[in-house]
Amino acid sequence: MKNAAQDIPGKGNNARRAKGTNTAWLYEKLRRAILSLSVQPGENLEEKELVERFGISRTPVREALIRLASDGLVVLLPNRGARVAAVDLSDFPRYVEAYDLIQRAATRLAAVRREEDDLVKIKAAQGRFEKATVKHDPLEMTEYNRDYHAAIGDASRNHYLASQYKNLLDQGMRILRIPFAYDPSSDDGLGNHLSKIIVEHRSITQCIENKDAAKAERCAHDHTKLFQSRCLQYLQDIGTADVEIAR
Amino acid sequence: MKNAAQDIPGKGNNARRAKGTNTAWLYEKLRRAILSLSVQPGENLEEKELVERFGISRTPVREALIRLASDGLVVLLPNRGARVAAVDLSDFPRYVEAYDLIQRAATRLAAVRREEDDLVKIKAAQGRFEKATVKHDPLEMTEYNRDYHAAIGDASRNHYLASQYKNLLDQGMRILRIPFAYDPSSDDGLGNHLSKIIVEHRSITQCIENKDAAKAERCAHDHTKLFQSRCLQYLQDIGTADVEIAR
DNA sequence: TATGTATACACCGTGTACACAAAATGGTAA
DNA sequence: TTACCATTTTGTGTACACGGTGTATACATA
Repeated sequence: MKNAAQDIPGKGNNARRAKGTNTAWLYEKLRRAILSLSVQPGENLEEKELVERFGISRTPVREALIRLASDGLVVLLPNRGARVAAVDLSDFPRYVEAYDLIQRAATRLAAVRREEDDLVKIKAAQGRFEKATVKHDPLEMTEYNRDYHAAIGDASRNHYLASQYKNLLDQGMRILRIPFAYDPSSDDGLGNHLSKIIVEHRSITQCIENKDAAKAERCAHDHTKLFQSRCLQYLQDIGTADVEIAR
Repeated sequence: MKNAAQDIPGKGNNARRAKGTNTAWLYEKLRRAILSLSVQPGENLEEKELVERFGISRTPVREALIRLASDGLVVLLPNRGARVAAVDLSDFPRYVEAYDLIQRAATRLAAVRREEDDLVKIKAAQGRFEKATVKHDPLEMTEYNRDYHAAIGDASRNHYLASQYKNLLDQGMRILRIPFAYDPSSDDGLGNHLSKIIVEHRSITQCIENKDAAKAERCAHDHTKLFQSRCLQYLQDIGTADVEIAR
């Protein structure tokens, strides 16, 4: 309970950064640490420890924590500091419900409104994801999968939708590592699963390129179902359907 | 350009508040001021002025501004302070697009999952809204309309959806005042419009009470269209379709 | 001489660090 | 268990430094 942020990489660049960049810098650093699960859900984040670890003062630390709290990645307890938001698998069904809704809408609209440069970005992220699957790196897979769908969100050219989509993608990154890291010994191994994801990504990209809105939405929905079933399979296999990850 | 926050009510209670409440207090105060348009979109918010007006130090002021920025109500410019987010009517169509999506989903799910206490809250907000229409108070109407729909969001029992819905409702409050305050001399006066809203609210509530999901979604969609057409009518009448409200 | 443009400087507001105050925590003793 | 105190940690106030902006002055040009 006291070893907060033990695994967050140190400041890396010890040099003092330009004025006005400290808060944003720490925000990014902590955000990545949380989303990559290198700090555990529920872990305590003490201001003093963050100050010492990153060599900046308490003001930017507090401000970064407030921004993370607005994203739902951190919970602030009055007079009792901050902790990394817990991953509550009991509302996983509700998460999927919301995610499916937004993903279908965003993907459909991307097919309607995408421009050439949207397509370039989508394909670039798709390529990075596929490379990560070859390396079997769960962290990169999760990250580039997120980037791929975020690029589709941008292509919808509706920033209200896109920002909600990105928010859900972020919230989900910590769950997404399950299907990306879990290798069941059962019939349907990890490699098989990753192939399915790649095939579906290619289909979705193709629909967007062809401006086939209806099919894009169907593919997006199928993609959600694949994610959902994979997670449920994992939960079934480990036999504890209603625990939280890490406390 | 220098009279930032001229219209925000003073600190009201001059007594020093308990430790840990200042940021939240100022956040609420500024949020209401922004949503009620008593500070204009685009207006500059200087830390020094807020400090003097509200009698608290810069730290909680800065922290409140960061929270408001996360809600999209304030824009932070690096090294150049904060200003109230502009209301850009040029992406009104995109706003309605996202709003319709979420409202339909939330209202449908509320019809599926509502419990007795949800219904009580929904009806209470509905009643307050109707009372506000009698008084013809645009501020209260906007506020209670928001509360009514937020209660439906809670009844959907999906907190991802509910928080996104509330966020959109907030963003929209500054636009919503148009249909609530604008009284066209044309065929369809304000009173008539308000009656329509009340009728639609009652329909929606009835659908939720009856657990008629399909009809609830249809009514929610109709409700969005009413809002949309009213705003477009206003923009048409004033004859300037692509300006921002107050710079 | 009048006007337009570039540069230096002072002012002002924000970003950061730090000090103090209040609240919570943990431990000890009654 | 309860009350109390010491320690720790957060919330707030404030000083200082850096960066941006506006203004004044010098220079170039017509």
